[in-house]
Amino acid sequence: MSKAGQTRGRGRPRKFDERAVRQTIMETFWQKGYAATSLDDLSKATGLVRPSLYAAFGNKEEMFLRAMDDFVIRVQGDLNRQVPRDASPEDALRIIYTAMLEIYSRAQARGCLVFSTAVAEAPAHPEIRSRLAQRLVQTDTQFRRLFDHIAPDAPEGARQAAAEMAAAVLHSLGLRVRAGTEADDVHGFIANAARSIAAGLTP
Amino acid sequence: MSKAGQTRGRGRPRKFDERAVRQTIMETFWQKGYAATSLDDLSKATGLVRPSLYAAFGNKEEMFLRAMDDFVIRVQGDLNRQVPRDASPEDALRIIYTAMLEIYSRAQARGCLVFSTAVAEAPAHPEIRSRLAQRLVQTDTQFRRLFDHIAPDAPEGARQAAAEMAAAVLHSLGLRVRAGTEADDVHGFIANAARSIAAGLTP
DNA sequence: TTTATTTTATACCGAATCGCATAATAAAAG
DNA sequence: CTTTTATTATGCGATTCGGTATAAAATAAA
Repeated sequence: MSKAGQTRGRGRPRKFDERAVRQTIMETFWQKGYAATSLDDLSKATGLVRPSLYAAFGNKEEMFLRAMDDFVIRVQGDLNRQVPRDASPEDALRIIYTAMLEIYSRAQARGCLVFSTAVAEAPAHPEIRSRLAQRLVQTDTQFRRLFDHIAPDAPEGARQAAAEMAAAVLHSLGLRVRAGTEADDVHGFIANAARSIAAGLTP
Repeated sequence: MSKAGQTRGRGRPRKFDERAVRQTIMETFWQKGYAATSLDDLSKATGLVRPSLYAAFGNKEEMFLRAMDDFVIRVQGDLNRQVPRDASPEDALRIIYTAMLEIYSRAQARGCLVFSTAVAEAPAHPEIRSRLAQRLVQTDTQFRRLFDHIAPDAPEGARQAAAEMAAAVLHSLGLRVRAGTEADDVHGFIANAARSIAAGLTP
């Protein structure tokens, strides 16, 4: 606890940047999914030898759970940077979906790590399933708060329904991107969805 | 080609019912996903020894592609049996979603084999990715045809947008079920979605 | 019966799997 | 320097992976 922050520790110093390695682990899982990613894949991708990975991040499942967290943090960061506080519902949704499309489409169109790879492991891995479920309610809640803020005159039921629909569109967006849907079709989907959901808030 | 149909073939007769084995293969993949399912898992589940599986259904990827087809066929069968030709948009959607929820929730809440397990393999397996993409456009198209039929007075853009939204809700439904979302919450989601989408068709 | 054909069963292949035990290495603390 | 602590490197170990070669078994056709 001395000096606070960059505690250099006592033993041999690490040769790697933990943040960069976590990023690489996340990207690898994002691309191949949990089950199809081997520790050797992670070792090759990060340059760390397997025991180092294990010592620093625990076993495969713990690495994946961390990757889910890192993915969410990165998405939230990108979103907070782009979404204005005072847009119309339709504009806000279009901005959010466009930002998410940009993330989902990066490097090989991997879609969403949480909604499109973690979901496959849900039945066999309770921890992953629980994190996924938690993320689903968070997404609903975040859209609900957004609509509470920018469409406060809409009835409560309409705001809740719109929030769930907005989340559903996000789930579908990740799926469509990972399936390789044409960019034009995806943009059309986004535009239609933003308009439809916004219409339900301001009739 | 003699007698048509039950050609008994020439060599040693099979000990297994091909349809039942395909069903079991599909259920196993549905539960564990593609990558996490081993040929030994399939062998144990079906009672067939590995070389028999290989001779009858090809390699692992071919088995999974067949499972995707079998899953879709089963879903379409269940839906065609339940969806009336002359319901209102809201009723039709509620019936469809309720039927899909029943399928998705069967045996351990596995959600959708296509949208929730195949999607994870999309980047690494072009054939799976292509089948997934094909399934996505089919779903959009089927909802579009439904709305063309039961809401012919809605503008074309509204019917198309509603179809894409209806598909998105289906994607989200599978996700939520596989994540273990409470039954009451899922029912609320279905009711809200059916009402919202229908509202966009009859303003 | 003999031959042809198909399915089953056994056993094996090399490669890959996750995880860890052990030892060498590098720095700080005493 | 010596001791402590932490990280890296090597390598194994038991298992599992997808796939197949080979032989035994079971039936139809000739």
